[in-house]
Amino acid sequence: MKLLDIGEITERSGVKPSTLRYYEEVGLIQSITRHGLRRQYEPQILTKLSLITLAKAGGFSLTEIAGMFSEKGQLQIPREQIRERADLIDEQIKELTALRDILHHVADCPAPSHMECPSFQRMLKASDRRKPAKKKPPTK
Amino acid sequence: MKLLDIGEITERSGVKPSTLRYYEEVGLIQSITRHGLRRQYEPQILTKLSLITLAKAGGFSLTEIAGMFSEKGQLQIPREQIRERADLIDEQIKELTALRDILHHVADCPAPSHMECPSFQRMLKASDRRKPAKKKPPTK
DNA sequence: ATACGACTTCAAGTCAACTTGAGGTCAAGT
DNA sequence: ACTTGACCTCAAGTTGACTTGAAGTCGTAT
Repeated sequence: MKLLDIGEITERSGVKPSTLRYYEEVGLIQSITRHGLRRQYEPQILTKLSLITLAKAGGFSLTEIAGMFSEKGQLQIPREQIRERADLIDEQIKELTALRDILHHVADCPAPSHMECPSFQRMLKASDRRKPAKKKPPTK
Repeated sequence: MKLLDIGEITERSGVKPSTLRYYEEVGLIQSITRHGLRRQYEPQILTKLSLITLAKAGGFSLTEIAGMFSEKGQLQIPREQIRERADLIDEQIKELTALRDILHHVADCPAPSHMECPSFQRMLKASDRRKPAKKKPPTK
């Protein structure tokens, strides 16, 4: 199976050499051998990089992403964790959807002051329900 | 109209005092006055903080968020920009959806090696179409 | 044989977004 | 009058994810 050198990986994945080296340094990917000094990669690394890029776009940290791969480089997460992550992403999708809807509203609503527009307020409130606990009970 | 002091803002918004001070430092929010040393805020700041929190969750930088507010603290973005932002968010939602679907697949597909599973590959390819341009045309 | 260009290492730098710590101030309760 | 607790300032530190720069090494084309 033919190997690809770092330049080719960069070209085909859009990930810079410096970034690839950094990913290797932190143990996220490995180069399989060297040609002279040049790192050589197995073609599968491209799949892995797609996955990494995608997960980053989803707001996962490199550490979290690293945790999604087993030693052999396979995706290997206990099912339970996968569900958790999927739920997290759903959460995020909802937030983004709320934000988008708010923007649309702002674009279309001719009210001079959105801050006081009731439907604007309503949308914001709806997005607030995932907040840290408030301490004050309605005491008194 | 009664003012809220920083502790109350923290309690009701979930945003830490240090963060509020930081936001003020970078010009994202303002405290309206002081009670002794204590910052006092107008209640509307809570709406603004909701919006900030939401936008942050949407991956916007503080600088970008600051750009969404006019001097008076109102949301004020040219319609064209709003559409752009909304499209950006849609983009992100698509990415997240792809990621979630991949995770679901991984959770359900009993194949030993996802990396080679064709439907896994297909999903990844689908998420790749937003990549930087490749230089190599099929020359030769 | 040599020059070229694409890589290499390693340390240091950068950026955003906060957080922490030391030392200080203030108003309200006892 | 004094203590307390919640705030204050300001500088420095932290984290994550890279990037940059200087100095060096190779394989390949000429």
